[in-house]
Amino acid sequence: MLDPKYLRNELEATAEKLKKRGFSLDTQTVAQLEEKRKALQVKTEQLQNERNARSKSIGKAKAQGQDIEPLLAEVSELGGALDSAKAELAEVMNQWDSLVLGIPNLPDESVPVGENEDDNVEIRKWGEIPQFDFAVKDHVDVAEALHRGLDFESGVKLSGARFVVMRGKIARMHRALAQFMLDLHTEQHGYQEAYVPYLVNAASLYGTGQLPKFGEDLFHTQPLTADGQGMSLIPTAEVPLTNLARDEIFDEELLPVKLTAHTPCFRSEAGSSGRDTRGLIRQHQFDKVELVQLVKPEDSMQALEELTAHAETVLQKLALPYRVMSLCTGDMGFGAAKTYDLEVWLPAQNCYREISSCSNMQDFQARRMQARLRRKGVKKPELLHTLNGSGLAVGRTLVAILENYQQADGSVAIPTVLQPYMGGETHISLAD
RNA sequence: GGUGAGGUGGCUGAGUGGUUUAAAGCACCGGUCUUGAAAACCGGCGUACGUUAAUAGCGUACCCAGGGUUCAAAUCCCUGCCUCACCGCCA
Repeated sequence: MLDPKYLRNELEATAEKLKKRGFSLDTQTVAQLEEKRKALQVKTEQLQNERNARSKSIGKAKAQGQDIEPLLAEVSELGGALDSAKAELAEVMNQWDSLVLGIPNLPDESVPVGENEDDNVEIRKWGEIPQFDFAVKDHVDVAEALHRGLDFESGVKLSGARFVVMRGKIARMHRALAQFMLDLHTEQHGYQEAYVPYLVNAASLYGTGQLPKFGEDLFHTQPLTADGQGMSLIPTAEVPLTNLARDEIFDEELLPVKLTAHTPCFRSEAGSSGRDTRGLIRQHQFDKVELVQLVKPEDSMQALEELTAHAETVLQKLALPYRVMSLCTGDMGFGAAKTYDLEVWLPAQNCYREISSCSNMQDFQARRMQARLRRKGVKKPELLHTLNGSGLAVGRTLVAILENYQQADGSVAIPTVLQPYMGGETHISLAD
């Protein structure tokens, strides 16, 4: 959520910035709504004030044994006016809330302006693209040959399209990857490991911005009711991890808070039917190791660089070639002020594919969540900044290894750093 | 799932319809005193929103949440959530 004060006072400037990301703000509606809001709120609070004062005087009069009948009638009338003013105000506030909650974050100055993913800017590249002297297979075929390590048919049987069953060494490598990532981030990057719920309430989803706009991307356990009783499967651990800060005030010396968690993620993939139907790239359920940071506002841009580097380290240790893209204004997610995507090289697709997305949300989520910090000697708490990134998507990392580490004989080499997690073995071979 | 007891400020805890602002204590901050500290004493001490140049004043709201009754609700009524204890079931 944007700062309502900033929105009001800098309406045109806000609209200009939002235009960069392809969002057109109806400034006239905003201005009109705001004018109504102001008049109604002032009026309502005045009436309230008057009623409180008079009710109090009734109490006094009664205590002194005076006749209160005429006073009662007067205040009763006032109550009617107050009720209707309240109702009007509530209506306007509802409109305002649904408008403001639907406005995306403002892009940072450093974000390249563009319309879609074609306008994203490559920041750097790492690693050598492997050359193969045999016909490369994609990860589906590689795993199929290895004792049906990826069993999509069973996934369909058990659940439906976009579900998979992993078996044997492939399943173990999937597990090993998550362990490796968690160990790296906790032991070397200073993150605290967390185990979190996979089902969250509506308030959490509002906090990180999935609601009210993107409910259809989620799996819900029951219809979401207005009072927020229904629970939903998390689309990313960003939701539970970041919401740990909801309604909290952190002393400044406690920041930054750095959290990581390995969780499954559930996405309905509404609107992406037909895309990436083959293989592990786009599943309804996938595992991810998530990185979240809560930082002081002045530190968040530097923190984004660091968090991105933490995710990159995973790829580097696995020796997987990748590039870092700065997402353009038109391609960024709803709450992000700036986003770097990491894209890993997939030989079979002969291109780079997203494997991590690292974003600085600035105070966008913090404002929705009332996640704040208190500085030494300053009375008023201020909103902190939140960041999150994948470190990394486990399924897609598995894809990258199967494809980049495939051998002519059909086996797959195990990256050195993963070998301790796989009983010291060096290959997954056909003989296994 | 059953029965019972509860949810009040950072913490403890009083408060069953009005009588100045939710009593009091602890913690915390500032001051007096002191060589310094402690103690004692004095004062301060929530959050959000609005108004505003203002993190100054003033106003409104908030005693788990949402409704209701009333001129007036922490207090009465309804619904939900959560916590604790015991019982049942269970990985």
